[in-house]
Amino acid sequence: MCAKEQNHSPPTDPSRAASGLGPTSLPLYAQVKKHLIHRVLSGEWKPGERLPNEAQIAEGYGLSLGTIRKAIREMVSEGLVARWPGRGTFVTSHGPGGHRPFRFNCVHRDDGERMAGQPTRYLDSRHDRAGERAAAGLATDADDPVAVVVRLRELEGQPVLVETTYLAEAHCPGAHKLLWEGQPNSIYQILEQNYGILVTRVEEKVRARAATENESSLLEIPASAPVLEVERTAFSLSGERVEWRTIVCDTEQYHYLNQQNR
Amino acid sequence: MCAKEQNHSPPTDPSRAASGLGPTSLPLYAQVKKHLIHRVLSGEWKPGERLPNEAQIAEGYGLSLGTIRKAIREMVSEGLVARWPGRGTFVTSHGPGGHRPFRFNCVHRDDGERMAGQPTRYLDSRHDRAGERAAAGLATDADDPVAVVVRLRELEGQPVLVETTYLAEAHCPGAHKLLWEGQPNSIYQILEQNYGILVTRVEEKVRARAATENESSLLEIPASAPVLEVERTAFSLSGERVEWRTIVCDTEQYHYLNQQNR
DNA sequence: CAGTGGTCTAGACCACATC
DNA sequence: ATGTGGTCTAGACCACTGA
Repeated sequence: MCAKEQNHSPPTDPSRAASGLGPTSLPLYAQVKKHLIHRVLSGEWKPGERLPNEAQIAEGYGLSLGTIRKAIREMVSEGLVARWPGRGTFVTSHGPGGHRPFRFNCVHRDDGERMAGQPTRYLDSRHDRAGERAAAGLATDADDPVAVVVRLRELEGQPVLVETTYLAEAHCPGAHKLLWEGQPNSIYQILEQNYGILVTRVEEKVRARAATENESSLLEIPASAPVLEVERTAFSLSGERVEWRTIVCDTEQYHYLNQQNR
Repeated sequence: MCAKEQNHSPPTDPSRAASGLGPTSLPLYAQVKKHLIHRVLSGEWKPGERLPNEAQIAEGYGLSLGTIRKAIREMVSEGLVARWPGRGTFVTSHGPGGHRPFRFNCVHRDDGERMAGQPTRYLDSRHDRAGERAAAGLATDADDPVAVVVRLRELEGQPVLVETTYLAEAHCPGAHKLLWEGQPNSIYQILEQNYGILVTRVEEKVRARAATENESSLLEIPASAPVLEVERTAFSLSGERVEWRTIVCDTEQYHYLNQQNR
């Protein structure tokens, strides 16, 4: 007789431990993972906060430790939580105290220095319609309202990146004003703290093209010089397209770094 | 009394199961992984071949199943082996029957089609000195001998990529001749089959620059048009820099795709 | 010191692939 | 039918963290 009244039971296939059913259903650890993600999304544990320890979670679900460990291990590998032996398991945050801030920034200076956390100059932050490209990236309509934010990122006084970010108003109402007022270094931190949106995955398409007039003046490079353009679509934990941004970069002294081992 | 005579014991900390020692040493699963990698490198199981099943490996090391599973799981996540339930565990291969061939190719057509396995036209394959850039990528000397291979990759009759590959003679003697004669689609397959080198990790630096005269004529684009240049360093399983290549691409209809969730 | 996650064991049953 | 990896359990001990 264990205390099992206020359990958080997995969403599907609730009975199983004793009965031999559940042939077509997900493995238990996957159900637990799904449910834990749901609990993170619901705000039960906010970014930066600690989850209960494994034993407590295991008891809560009436499952074995190993099963819970496997669920959490997958969440770790997906960057959703981070764990430290002796301390606990924490919801990932893009915020100041967060684990691996700016982890999606691939632009590096040729000496290896990464573009992360450097000062950011806000050039514009307005309300607008999405337009064709952003609409395609966000999988919405070209006439849908978005916040458009244009920023210049600098390293040691030199302009390096022009970032133009589109945030769907549907997900982040009023973001253009919030961003203009706060001028934060990390947009994802704002999405976390003000809208409860966790960015956990991005998809980037990289191309080469000639710089526009505006870009060449901002980046202090010759007119029509070749620049790298990164189109990033950011996905929230629940899989929605939350942000589309273009990153334009002169690659005379910088490059886009990608390391693969899978 | 178990049969433990002809065991493959882990390289360090050989006694442990019964004695309580081994405080500063690697976890057992890490030792097993290291040793299994050593056995793959030694050619005990060649690319495409099947490893013994978990129980046999576990018995061989005198360890528990779970420990071996964890070791192999890490090897899977590093792309070194692949496993299928009911079939077994196989050493990864870039060859024709291999698991995820061309998995390092990030260039996609804008409609999503990936550059993988398409016909390749060999333009040159010669013996030469490395030169400064390749030497930096291979971490050797500019005067060291290399095989230089220049290839044009096409999709549906249209030229898409110019690939220039540098292979250190020290690792792959005579490669330029071998490649010219075989003109294979995948260089990594040749490295596997002829030199026993497994490419398991690559590092790519992406830049934008103007096309050279030669490139613009090969790719049938205007002179000095902006092109994407990918510099790839390929690492062998043992961590050596085996190949350095540049991939030059017109990104009018193609892009370099990178998906991240960590 | 108590609490955390990390490692490891020795079993059990299952779905799946192959013959 | 046999063999494979995948899941799951119920314990044990360890190293590390923080108060």
